[in-house]
Amino acid sequence: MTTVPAVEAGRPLPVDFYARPVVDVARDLVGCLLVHGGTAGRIVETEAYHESEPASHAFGTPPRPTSRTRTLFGPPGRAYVYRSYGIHACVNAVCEADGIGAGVLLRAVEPLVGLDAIRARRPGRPDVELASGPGRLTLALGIGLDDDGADLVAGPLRIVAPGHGDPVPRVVTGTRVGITKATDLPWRFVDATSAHVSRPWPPAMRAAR
DNA sequence: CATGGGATTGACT
DNA sequence: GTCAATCCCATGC
Repeated sequence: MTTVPAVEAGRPLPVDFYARPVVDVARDLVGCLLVHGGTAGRIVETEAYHESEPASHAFGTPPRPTSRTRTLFGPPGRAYVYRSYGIHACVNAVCEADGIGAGVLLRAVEPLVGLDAIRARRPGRPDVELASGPGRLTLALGIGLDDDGADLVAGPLRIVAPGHGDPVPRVVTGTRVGITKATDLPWRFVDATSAHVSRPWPPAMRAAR
C-alpha cells in the first residue's frame, strides 16, 4: 500500500491524498466514509479511470476538457459528477495533478448514517441494494449533477478517513465492469467483507465465500 | 447536420 | 434472460 500523506483518523482526506496516481487512490478509498447532508456510507467499491486509457471520459488525442469533463481535468479533491445513460448521476473523486484527467468512480457504499432518509430515497429496496451501484449510490445519498465540482475536502459533500475503531476492509482487485474498452486493466477494488457491493463480484471475492 | 453509443438501472418475459 | 429510458458528446456523411 502506498504511503498516504497526513491522513488523520476520522478527518476529511487532504488534497495530497488525491494528488497521487489514481489507481493508488482508488485502492485506498475503500473503507473511507462518503458523507453528504445527514447521510453517510462506507465506501466498499471503486474503479480508477485515467486519460491514458480509452475507457476514461478524459481519453482523447489530445485529451481535452469538454463541457461535461471539465471538472475531471481540474484540481484534485473535487467531485466529478456526470450523467450516465441520460438518466443516472455517477460520482468520481478527481485525482492527480491539475490538468490531468483522472478520477475514481465510487461504485458502492454501505449505508451507515441517516438510514431512514436513505431508505426513503430508495423505497422498496432491501438494505444491501440501497447503494450497491454507481447510480444507486448517488440516489441513496442525494448526490446530483449540481454537486459537480464540489470540494471533497471541506464541503458538505466530503470523504472522511476511517476512525480507529472502524472495520478494516479486505480489498480484492478485479477488472472494471460496464465498459467495452481497456477491459483488461485490474483497476476495480472491492471490499470482500461487504455484502453491499455491485455485481459481478471479482473472482477473488467469489472464492472467499 | 444525423446518428449511435455509453463508467446503469429497474421492470418485465 | 431482454429491453427501454434519455442526455451529452464523438463520429461520419
